[in-house]
Amino acid sequence: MNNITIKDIARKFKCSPSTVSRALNDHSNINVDTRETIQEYAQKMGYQKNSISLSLLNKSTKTIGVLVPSINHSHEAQMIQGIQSVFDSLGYMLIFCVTNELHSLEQEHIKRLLSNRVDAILVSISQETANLRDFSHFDMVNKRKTPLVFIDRDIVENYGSSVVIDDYKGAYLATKHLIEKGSRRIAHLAGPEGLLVSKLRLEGYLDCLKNHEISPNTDWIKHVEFNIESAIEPTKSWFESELRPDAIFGVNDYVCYGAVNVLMEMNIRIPEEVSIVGFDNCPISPYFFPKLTTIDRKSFEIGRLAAQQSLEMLSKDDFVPEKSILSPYLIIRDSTQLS
Amino acid sequence: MNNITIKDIARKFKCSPSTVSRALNDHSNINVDTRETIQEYAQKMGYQKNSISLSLLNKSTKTIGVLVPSINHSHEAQMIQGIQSVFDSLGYMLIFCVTNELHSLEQEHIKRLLSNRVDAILVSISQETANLRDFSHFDMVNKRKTPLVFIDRDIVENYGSSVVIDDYKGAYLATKHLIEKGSRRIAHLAGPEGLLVSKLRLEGYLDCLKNHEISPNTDWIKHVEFNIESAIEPTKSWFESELRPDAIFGVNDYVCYGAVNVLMEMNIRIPEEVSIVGFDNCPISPYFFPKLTTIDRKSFEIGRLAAQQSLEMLSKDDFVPEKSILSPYLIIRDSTQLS
DNA sequence: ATTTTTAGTGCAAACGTTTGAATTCGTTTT
DNA sequence: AAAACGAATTCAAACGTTTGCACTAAAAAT
Repeated sequence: MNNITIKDIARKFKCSPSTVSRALNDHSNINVDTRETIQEYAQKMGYQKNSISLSLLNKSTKTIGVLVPSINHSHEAQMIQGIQSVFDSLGYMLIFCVTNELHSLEQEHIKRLLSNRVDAILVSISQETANLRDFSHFDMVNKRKTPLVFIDRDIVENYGSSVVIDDYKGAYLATKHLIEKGSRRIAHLAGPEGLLVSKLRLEGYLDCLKNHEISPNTDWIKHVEFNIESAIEPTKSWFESELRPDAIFGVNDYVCYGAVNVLMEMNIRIPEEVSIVGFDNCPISPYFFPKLTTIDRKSFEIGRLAAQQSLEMLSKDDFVPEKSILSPYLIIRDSTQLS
Repeated sequence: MNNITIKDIARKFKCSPSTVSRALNDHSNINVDTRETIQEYAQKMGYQKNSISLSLLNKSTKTIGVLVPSINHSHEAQMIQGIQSVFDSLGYMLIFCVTNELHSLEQEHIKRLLSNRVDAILVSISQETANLRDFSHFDMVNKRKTPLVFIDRDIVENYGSSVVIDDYKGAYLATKHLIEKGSRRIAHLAGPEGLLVSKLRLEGYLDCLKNHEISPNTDWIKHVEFNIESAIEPTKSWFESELRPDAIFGVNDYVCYGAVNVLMEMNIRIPEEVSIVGFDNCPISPYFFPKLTTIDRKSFEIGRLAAQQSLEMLSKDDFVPEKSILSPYLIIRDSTQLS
């Protein structure tokens, strides 16, 4: 790297680095000629200020750490866009880490982010972390007083602020819609065990059944991963048995895609024989066949709010963690209603 | 931020910072007791080395800049995973920027990345940059001798290495497959004008037609964006006119999803009346209805190779830019063949 | 008893930049 | 002519860490 520095420029003009610094930053007490000569030369030589040295000096790196379990889901992509929308214009850069749902990687990345002195950390915790309930790495973040915002997947303990969707309500809405459409044998492709998200959506589903005096069938609740493939087996087993469900509520749109594939293969009509509701409102869902009824999760909005929350924490040196819970809404499409 | 530093520890034990540094880094000439006491204390106080100061000292930040036009497409997500797979284990962090296909944002982000002294930059250029053909921001990168790798979207000029899929070949394969399946009136939902990707896929399509003595119909070539929505209108107009195409080759899977929606609405059967081939092999395509025949783009592999290429450039102080072109392959599914 | 070795530690410079305080020098005021 | 001012610049310290070299003191070799 042959980087030209302020010192180089100072040497060239036989002046002190401070003069150069002031010239480049349009400071007040600087001779106009000096300023212009230096700025011109800096421009010509492609001088770029070294933000690293500034970070050291100012104790602020203008970088934000973002930690997510994966980036395969459009919901995550949208969340990241929401985050970017806030930070981009303020000159912050995003350092981006994927944990692959692993606790060890999450720990390691938190460590690195702290070591790199990011100004704040936004994190969607990994499945493993949720299961193990080991949050020691967040202790370190707190010790550093680095603003910490949990996005999308909340944790019960109080390690920082959080911005999440109201999963319980979303699940309730979805289930209620199915009941209103006449379904009584409603199966649930539930999320991975351990995650609060899964638990809340399951509870919303169960409570809604109960409130409508439908007794849940434990056979019709299967925990799966957040992907298409893992929905295949459970769905098959449901529809190969005697008593078939007449509706499926999926923990996200992806598992519904998987379920739909099984049903299509078995020539089971949607929504005539089986209604389906997902969760997330993926960009593809309105173009899937059948167009998927789903719960909109406001992914972009979650990212945006989380970013703003972290900025607020950053501006106050004595912040109180805050929980934001967004209300989801139902989008009705062909998988529950003939158009 | 109340960060404990090496100096703080030194003060505590009435020794010099150098001793602390050596203790923490398991240096050779250090008293065992001293080392252990210091390490213990550092651990207890949650000491985290300040990577910023190290970056300044070593002129290496252990960060990599990644610049992409968007993150909505699964192909981009997979590419990023490929990049991560290489850098994660080496302790590099990814600084992540999205340009929204805008030239100005691309410039701005490149500037910031340079200012932050990233060790290398991987970039998928924005549409606007491709159209304007203004690559001055990459001049700055070259001036700094920062390794630069173009991923996924190549540019003709020689500003750095590149890792791309053989778009021409992919398009040729797709078109050939359609012809072999009996189609003669093959329409093409082409990519945005200006992008090399679009141009190459269009050429592959045209050349394949020519080689099979099919004269192309310019009405059946429409430039669209890389999303579902923009495919709707063109497809509609094709199938509302007298002479309908009997096949569609889409510039990516998304536009095919859009085309499929139009055809379904018009009750046109796939593949009996119209065959469809996409490009990208999105994770959803095997579960779409109809399961989409497509060209696999090796997104993960592209990211992985690009990362490795940048590392290689990093290790040599006098690297020669290198172009890698990966061969895509056809995946046949229901949208061109009855199962 | 003297010299040499060695283990352990400290010193100081370096990385690039900013900034309050000090300094220079020319000009204006008394 | 002396004092005061003001514009332009320089000085020096600071941010946190590493590292070659110098230094001390004790142990080992002569």
